[in-house]
Amino acid sequence: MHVLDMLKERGFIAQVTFEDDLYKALEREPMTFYVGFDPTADSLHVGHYIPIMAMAHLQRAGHRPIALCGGGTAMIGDPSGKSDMRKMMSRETIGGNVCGIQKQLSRFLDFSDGKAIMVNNGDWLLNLNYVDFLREIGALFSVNRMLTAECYKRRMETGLTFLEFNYMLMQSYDFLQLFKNYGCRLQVGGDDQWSNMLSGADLIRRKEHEDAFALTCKLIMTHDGKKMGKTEKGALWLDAARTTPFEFYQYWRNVGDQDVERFLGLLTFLPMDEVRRLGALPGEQINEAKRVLAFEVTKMIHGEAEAQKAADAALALFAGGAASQDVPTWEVNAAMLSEDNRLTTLLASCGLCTSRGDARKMVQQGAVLVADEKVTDVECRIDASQIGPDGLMLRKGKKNYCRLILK
RNA sequence: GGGUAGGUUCCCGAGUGGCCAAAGGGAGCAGACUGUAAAUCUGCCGUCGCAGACUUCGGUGGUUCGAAUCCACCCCUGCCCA
Repeated sequence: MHVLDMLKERGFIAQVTFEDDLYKALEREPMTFYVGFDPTADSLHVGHYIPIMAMAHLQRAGHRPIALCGGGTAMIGDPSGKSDMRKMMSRETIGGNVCGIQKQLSRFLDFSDGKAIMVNNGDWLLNLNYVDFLREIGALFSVNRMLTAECYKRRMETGLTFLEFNYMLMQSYDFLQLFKNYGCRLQVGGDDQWSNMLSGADLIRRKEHEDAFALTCKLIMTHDGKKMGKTEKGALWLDAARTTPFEFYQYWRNVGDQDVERFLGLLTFLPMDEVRRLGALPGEQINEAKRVLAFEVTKMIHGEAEAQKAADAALALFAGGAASQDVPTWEVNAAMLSEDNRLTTLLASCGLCTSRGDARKMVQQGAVLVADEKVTDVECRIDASQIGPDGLMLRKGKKNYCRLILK
């Protein structure tokens, strides 16, 4: 099966340039392609994961990925899809973020024997000479045409600085550099990057008179068009220190019925027959598909052992009710309890609630359970004797647990 | 640089001297119903909290018993003109 057909079947592809030519080019020989990642934080999040999966599929098909970290473009800030200008990041922050992201990327692709390449566009962008750049690259861009690009449309109303306006040139120049240095002919990215990617492919065609292609992946959305990957704590990160494997697992375990099949295709390597079978499970059985999705994705990001732990913890908490060892814990000692043993205080300090006030409200709303008993008394106190050898399970709502341990 | 419209709590967006911690919507959290789903209904939703207290409405000063609301200056943004 052709890689493009496979990517299509799994639901990756949003837009492609010169589709027929790209088909042939990919058949002819291994192609070098690249995906750019903006170091806006020191960790990747789920949004980045779709292009990463696309990269992995292409690599398995024998093509060579370049993972580009935007250490240079981050100095500008991509205006695509944003309604306001981003906060400018310091050079140090960007540098740190590049390190963090490169470390994560190295886990998802096979970098052995030059099968994949990691680059940072800061290496060539940061020392560009302004006038040289304008003459060599700027002359090939039509402002009139740029302004009609979808990614600038909204900004035409809310404002766009010259700094950000240049982002497209920077990204196009990246593509050109990678073409020259590595023979890279294809750029893959999120659909919000379409304009930037088109102009890069165009630049190569005009300057080098060679074929270059762009392929965008659908952005990860729920079926009703909402953005994915947001949790109460912010984005769903791929870094275990920011989003624990358990939280990560739970996120996928809880996706809507209508999204399961699509996510299985996009986020796992399961054969499509299996994906379709799971997605078609009727009624309550669809939960089986969600378990598979959650396990597979967690495994990919955090490893099989962590995925298993998360799955076990979830099973224990939701199905059996038995206290799991893998739930977050909070240690208290006798001295702390003698000082203040109010339940609201404990809820706030263990992180289940944001403050005592919040804890009071939660108790009042009937959201708090202590050892599976609903607590309605705001003044409830916890005695050391209630905390057994396995601790005392505190629960807020259906899905938030914390095991209190006496030390 | 000139003219003009604006800058309100996570977002959108009302509010134009006291009734404003600030309408409404969205997001989020929680309850009911469920299948750890969706939809629906209900509650919460500045901070801390028993009461109540404290800090917000671009910034700084001012008028006033009292300002998000009035005045001055400044900063920022859109639009039109150069």
